[in-house]
Amino acid sequence: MSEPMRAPKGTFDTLPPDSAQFLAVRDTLTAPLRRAGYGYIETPTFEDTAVFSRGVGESTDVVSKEMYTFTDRGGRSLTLRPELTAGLMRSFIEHRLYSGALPVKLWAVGSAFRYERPQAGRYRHFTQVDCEALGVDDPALDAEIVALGVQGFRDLGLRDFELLLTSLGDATCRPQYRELLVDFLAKLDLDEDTRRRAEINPLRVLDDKRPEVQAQLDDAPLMVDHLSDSTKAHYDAVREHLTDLGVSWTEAPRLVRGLDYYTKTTFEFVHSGLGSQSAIGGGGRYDGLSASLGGPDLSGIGYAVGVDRTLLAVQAEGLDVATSSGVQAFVVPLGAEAKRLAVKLVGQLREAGVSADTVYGDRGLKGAMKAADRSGASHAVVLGDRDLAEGVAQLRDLRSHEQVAVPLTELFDRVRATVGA
RNA sequence: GUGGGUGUAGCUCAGCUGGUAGAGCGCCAGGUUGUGAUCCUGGAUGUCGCGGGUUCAAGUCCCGUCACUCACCCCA
Repeated sequence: MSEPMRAPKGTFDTLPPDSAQFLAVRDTLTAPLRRAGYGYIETPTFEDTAVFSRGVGESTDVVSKEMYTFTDRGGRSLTLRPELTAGLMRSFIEHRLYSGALPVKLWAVGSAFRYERPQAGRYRHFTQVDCEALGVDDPALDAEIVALGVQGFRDLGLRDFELLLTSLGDATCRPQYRELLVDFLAKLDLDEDTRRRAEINPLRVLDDKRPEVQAQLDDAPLMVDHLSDSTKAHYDAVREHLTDLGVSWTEAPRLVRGLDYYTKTTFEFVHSGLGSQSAIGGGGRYDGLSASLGGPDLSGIGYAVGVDRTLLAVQAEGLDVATSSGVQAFVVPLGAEAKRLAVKLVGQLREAGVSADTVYGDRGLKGAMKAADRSGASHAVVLGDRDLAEGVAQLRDLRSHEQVAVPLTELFDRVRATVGA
């Protein structure tokens, strides 16, 4: 045997029984969106590289060093999506969805890829639930989006998460603030990397976790103190609506997101049980994204939630979110004739909507009963030669250990009635 | 990209100062040629991550390498 193949670095397989939890988390996170009238959209896993370099922003770490970019056989530069929003916006523009009623409300779920050094909660392949409301700049919509995100976490039963909220301003006030911040940072004692970051995206420096950097930032100017009248009014309105919606939050004036397109309302969901990668979701408003992708000058707001990280949060809180797995009935045949009948019975049960299974391969009665036990079935149907000779089968309750003989002619109906109820 | 930790059975791990590879769980089979959560008995699976070095002898010591993992960075 040669070297066994392994999943690529930074990726992982989700196997039963954990995969049932993954599905439950994914579906619970999307349920509020479906209930709120958002429409499902599916876009390609890869896009022209420009969708991300122009959308997410050339200066971001995501674009400058974390993308899976390749040239296809036709010489096109393509990139595996590092997030979902830019692709949805491209689709929104391409199909002129903006020419209809606004806002256009969309949700999506799927894989995203970033070439990063793996660590707890950070993988090169991950799954995001994405929710976007495009084409209308209304604080009530910001609040709706945030509340939908919160709802998904609440529905899962999560408690140890927090909503961090701030406003990043817009084109009318951020440039002036940026000047202030650049001047402030210039006076600090910073290493070369940080200094470079201060030039490319000064706001990012505020988010640095290193104590020696944070210690110098106490007096740093904050965006929320320099909002224009209109963006301040916008932010105030968002907070009013959130209060009305019963959503609580923590003001996070130094919150910065790694994607260039965010403006005004910006937020992040963090969970305390995850270690270093604590963000389970994040998002905000983006004024310039549509225009930067060649669309009309329209605003949008949305968020992305990490399904894998949320699953880790669910596990960290010890929540049991998976719906019951396994089958309802398990058929145990003894002998060739019984085997044939078992396969037929399982097929009939499944067709009738009863989940059922049987054993495959040569196994003794003991092994088959063990398999029945593990299948999660409440009842086993034992088909033996002796029974068949008498025209009956044994219907066994695996919980109470009670067993009754059932005529073969009534078997299907009896099994269906017994486990179906 | 930078730094720390760890690599022994399917899983969790033990293996003292070098001396012919272990336990528990799980899996399979038998005890019971017709009955699953218990019990008893037996069995299978390891190039001790990989390569090199030191030594009479290396899972154990040294070097390299790869993988995994955690943190910085970044973010879902």
